[in-house]
Amino acid sequence: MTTIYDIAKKTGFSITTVSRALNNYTDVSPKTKKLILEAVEDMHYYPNSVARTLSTKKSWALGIIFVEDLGIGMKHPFFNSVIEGFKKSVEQKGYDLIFLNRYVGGEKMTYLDHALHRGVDGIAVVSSNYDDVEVEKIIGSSLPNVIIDSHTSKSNVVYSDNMRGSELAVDYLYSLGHRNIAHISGHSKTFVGLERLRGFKSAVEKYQLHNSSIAEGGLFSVDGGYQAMKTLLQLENRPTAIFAAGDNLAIGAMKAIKDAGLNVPDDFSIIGFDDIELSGQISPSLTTIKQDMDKIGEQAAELLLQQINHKTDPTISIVPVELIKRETTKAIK
Amino acid sequence: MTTIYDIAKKTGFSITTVSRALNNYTDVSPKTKKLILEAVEDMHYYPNSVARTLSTKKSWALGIIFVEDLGIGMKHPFFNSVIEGFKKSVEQKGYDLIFLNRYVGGEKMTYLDHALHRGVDGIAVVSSNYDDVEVEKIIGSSLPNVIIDSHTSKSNVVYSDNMRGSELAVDYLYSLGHRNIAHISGHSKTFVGLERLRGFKSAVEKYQLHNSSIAEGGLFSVDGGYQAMKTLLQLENRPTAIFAAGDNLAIGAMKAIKDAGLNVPDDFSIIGFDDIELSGQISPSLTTIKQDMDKIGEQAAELLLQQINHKTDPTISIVPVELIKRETTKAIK
DNA sequence: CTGAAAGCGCTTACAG
DNA sequence: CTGAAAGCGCTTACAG
Repeated sequence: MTTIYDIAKKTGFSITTVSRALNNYTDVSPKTKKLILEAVEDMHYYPNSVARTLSTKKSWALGIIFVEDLGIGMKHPFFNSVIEGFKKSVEQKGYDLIFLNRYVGGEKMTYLDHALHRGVDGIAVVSSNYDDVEVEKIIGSSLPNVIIDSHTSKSNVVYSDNMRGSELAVDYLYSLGHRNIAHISGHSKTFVGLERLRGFKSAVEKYQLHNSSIAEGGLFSVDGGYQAMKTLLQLENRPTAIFAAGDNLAIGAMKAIKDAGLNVPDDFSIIGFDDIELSGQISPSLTTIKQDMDKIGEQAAELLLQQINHKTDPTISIVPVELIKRETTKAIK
Repeated sequence: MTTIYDIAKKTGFSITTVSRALNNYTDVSPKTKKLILEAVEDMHYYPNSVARTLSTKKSWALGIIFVEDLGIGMKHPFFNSVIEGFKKSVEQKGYDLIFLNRYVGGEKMTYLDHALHRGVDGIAVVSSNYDDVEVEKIIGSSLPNVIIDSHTSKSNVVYSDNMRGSELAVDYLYSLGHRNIAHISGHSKTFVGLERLRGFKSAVEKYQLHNSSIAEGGLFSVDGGYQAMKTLLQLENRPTAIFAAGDNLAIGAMKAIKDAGLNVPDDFSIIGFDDIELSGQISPSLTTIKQDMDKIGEQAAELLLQQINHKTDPTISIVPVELIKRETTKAIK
């Protein structure tokens, strides 16, 4: 590895001057700078970021944490898309992304301790879990952070307009003539599950739909939706439409309906929540509330970098959602 | 931030002794060690990994690189699952994962330069691209590395048994009575696309299926499969079965068949390659060649860590595939 | 069993 | 415009 000393030796300047030239200080003569930059090029030198970090206290690395105690897992397309958006945004500003976990060298530490140990400049937390001790610690720390898909007034948060999403779904079903609308809810320990449920209840209230029932769908899995739908199918007063808190739940419900020998959208209209890639590709394609994952990632990046650079106050960013009409919804006579 | 000096001051020992106690050196008296560890606990001290890295030349960080010039993108479920498996394996050994890109602080550098700059201990490259200058540089470097989904004899490589997968697919279709089998191939610039095509050709040769045709499916997208299938549908001598080089391609093909008013599996049997989550959930569910993504990730981790620790010779790890029989395949009379 | 000192590769006051 | 020196927070010969 070539170091700053090699460049100094080759050019005859001190490492101080080399460092200055490299960091675009103005008080280096153009001639000197040119010489140094040429040597840097020749010797294929890149400053060691570890040494730089040690002396500047700035790592140009951001930590990303998945709190997945509930076991939803990072394989869910939502998370990946959000991360992708986040990554793109921060890379542009020169930051690298580092996955933080709870184990370092075989020893268990908290996510926060790990972040501190690694010296990241900030943390993005993806936490579906409503109240988590680990996340509380991060929020309460002085390390800049942003929380995605959960809520707190003490830090930066980014999530979809879940309430509005539920409202859009019920509005649409109502406009199609449905009066008995059921909800397959997300896990009650998740922030988004609760919010979507709350939105559903408020919409149902608005239209005075006293028949509406709710089935617990659990952790946003296909199987959870399947089971919930089986419960709904046994109801005496069956719904004609189902709004599920996630696309996976909706897909599971569709399967249950099919297995019962019934049809979507003839017997049941269905709306999901997410708009994962799959939803447009299945048959019938799924009407759903689209979350703008890229935007969520970008927003998270923006809030986090803002805090890192200007120490702004905690900011809440609620990202708009959109109703995507497809084939699983149908007007009833 | 509390440092090793704080612990030294509090306990009255030198930083040398504190460091020794922390790193489990044997030549520290049990009593001293206990005192120091207590202080560490009390003061909530965690060693600064940046400083440690600077003095030991070991970062306990691994770089991960996506070469996605072709634009397949990291959102493809295959990559995410592989990364997940890789991540789990290396975390257990105390390594963190850091995403490497080509931009650092706004300036463009190669992936290798970035890795060197960051001081990672090794690199995992996910590269569908067959020959890539950047990847060549990494392979040719002295930094330990492993290449996933591409081939070279000069470094560690891990990929599925693509040839065997194609063979399994054709064998099965043949056993169902199909004699006119088409292949929707992956992009000819991708290693896996070429391998699966090669496997297909060899199987077709084995059974002397002179009718078999091939349609280019491009970059493993649903739309690519759709377009390829449209071509196949126009053939005078239509195939009765299609083996697609990816599940997305197969799903696209299914859509094209449906749009043409035809049916799977009645009019066409279809087999994909991947076994992405979606494949089991669509209707009809997709018969496919399952890749063991977790295993690929684990193998990559193992080879990389081996090279880091013992400087082993370049190793090729070919991960077995498996035929998953589902609803898109059917015997013909 | 313990400590003083040098060194890892940078940056940044301070001095000239 | 340039350089000598100190410092970032650790680890590791070397000495005792």
